[in-house]
Amino acid sequence: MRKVISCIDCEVSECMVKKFCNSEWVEKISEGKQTVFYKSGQHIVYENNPVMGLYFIQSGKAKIFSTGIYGKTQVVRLTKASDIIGHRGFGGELYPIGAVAVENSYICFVDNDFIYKAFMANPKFTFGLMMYYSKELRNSEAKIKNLAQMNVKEKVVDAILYADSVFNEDNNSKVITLNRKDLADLSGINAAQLSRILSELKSENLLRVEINEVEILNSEGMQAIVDPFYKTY
Amino acid sequence: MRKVISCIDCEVSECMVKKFCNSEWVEKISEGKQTVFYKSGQHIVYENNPVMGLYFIQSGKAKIFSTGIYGKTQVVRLTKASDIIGHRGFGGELYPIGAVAVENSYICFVDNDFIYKAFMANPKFTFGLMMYYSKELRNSEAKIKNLAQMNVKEKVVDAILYADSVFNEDNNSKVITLNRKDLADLSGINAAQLSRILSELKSENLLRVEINEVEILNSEGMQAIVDPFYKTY
DNA sequence: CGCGTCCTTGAACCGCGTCAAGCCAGGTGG
DNA sequence: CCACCTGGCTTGACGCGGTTCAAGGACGCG
Repeated sequence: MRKVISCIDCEVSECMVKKFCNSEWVEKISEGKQTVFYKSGQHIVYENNPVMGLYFIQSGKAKIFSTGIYGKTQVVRLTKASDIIGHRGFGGELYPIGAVAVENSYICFVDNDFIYKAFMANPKFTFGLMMYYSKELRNSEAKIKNLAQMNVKEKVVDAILYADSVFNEDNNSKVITLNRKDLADLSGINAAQLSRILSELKSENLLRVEINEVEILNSEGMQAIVDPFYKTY
Repeated sequence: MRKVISCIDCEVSECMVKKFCNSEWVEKISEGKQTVFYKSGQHIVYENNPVMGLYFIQSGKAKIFSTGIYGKTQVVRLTKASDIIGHRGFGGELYPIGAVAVENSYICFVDNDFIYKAFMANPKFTFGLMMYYSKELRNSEAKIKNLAQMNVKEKVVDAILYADSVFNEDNNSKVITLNRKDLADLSGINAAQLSRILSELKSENLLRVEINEVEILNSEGMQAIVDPFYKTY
C-alpha cells in the first residue's frame, strides 16, 4: 500500500498528466486533485450516475462494466495504473457504465472544470487524451467483432489474453487474478460454460487454473486459437 | 450532387473544423484539405492499410466495418455528414477497419501532419475531437453489452433504431436505406435470420419492408422491444 | 465441525446458424 | 417480346452449440 503522493513525486511515468502537461500545470493538478484509496471490490463509479470528472489510476486495477437486463453484467474494459476512468461526461450526463476496483487501488480524481482548464492550457495533454480514447475505441470495435463472431472457447481465450495484456504489460508474470464470474462477464458468456472451457484449456496444458486466478502456461498455444481473428491477409 | 467547396462556404455547421477552429485555421485547413467524391459502394478506407489522416464527411453516408474470419463482416458504426472516419493512426499503424460509402458522398481528407498542427493551435478543436471519440466509445461499449446479451430480434430492432438515429437525425424521415446484408452485418446476425425477423416485425405492423430499405412505422413499439436494455433502474 | 460461497460437471432444452430450395425483379440477348 | 439468367430476398428443415438448471464437490471461515 502506497501513501497518497503529489503528481511531482508520482512514479507513474505513463500518466497523461506527467507525460503531457507542462510543469506549471502538473503542480496545479497536483494541488487540485483528490486521491482516494479503494479497497478491492469497492465501487469507484456507479452506473447511471453523473460523472463529475476524470479518474486517473495511480496504482491498482479496475473493471469497467455495464449491467444489462436481469442483472447480467458485461465487463467492457479492464484498467491498470496510468489508465483513465470516466469518459468525459460534461453537463453531468448519465450513462450506464460502472467501475469497481479488482485490487486495492489509489485513484486520483480531477473534476470537470479543472480538467477543462488544463485541456485549454495544454494542447498536448488534450491530444494525448484524444489518442487514448481513439485507441480504446479501436479496441472496443475489435471486441464488437469478436463477440459477434467467436465461439465460446475463442471468447474465453481472447478475454484471458486481453486481461494478460492489460494487467501484465510491464511485469513478466502471466497470472490473471479474476474470479470466475468476472472472467465470464469479460468473455461475454456464463460462468458454467467458462468453467468447462477452463477445464479444457487446462487439459491442453495451456493454462494453470486456480481459484480466483489463471496462469497462461503456453502463450503461443493460446494465441493460436484466436489468431485467425487477428491475422491480416 | 454538390460541388467541392471550401470550408468557408461549407454549410455543415456541425463539422468540427468550423465549430472549433479559429478563422485563421479554418482557412488553412480549407487550403490544405482534399475533397473527394465517392460513389455509393466505393471504398473510402481499406482494411489493414495505414491511415494517413482524418476524413471529415461533408455529405453522404458510410459504414465502418471489420472483416473477420471466413470473410464474415461486422459493421461497427454508421456515419453521416459531420462525422469523422479514420481513428487517429499516427506512425502509419495498421488496423482492420474499413469504410465504404453507402450513398454518394463528398469527403474531406486532412493528412496527419497538417491535422496535428491544427490540434496544437486550436485546443478547442482537439477537445471537440476528444469528446467525439469519447462519445463513440460509450456507444461502442453499449453495443458490446447489447451484442452479448440481446437475442436476435432485439439485435435487429436495436440496429434499425441505431441506423435511424444516425441517418435520420435531422430529417423527419424514418426510412433506412441499407440492403439486407448490411443490416444483418450491423445487427451481428446472418441474412437468413434477419429476413425472418423483418417479416415478423412487418406482421406486427412495426415496419414497412422493401428491397434495400425499411421504414419504421411504430417507433414506440420498436423502442419497447429494446427498452429493458436501456432503462436505468 | 458445520455452514456458506465459489466452482465444476452433468443432463436437457432450444435458439440460432447453416444449408438448400424456391421466389421475385431486373437485365440481357436471341 | 419473351425466355433465360442472375442476384438478392424469403422460408423451411435440421443439427449443433450454448444456455439453463440442478446436484455435487472443494475450500475457507466462524
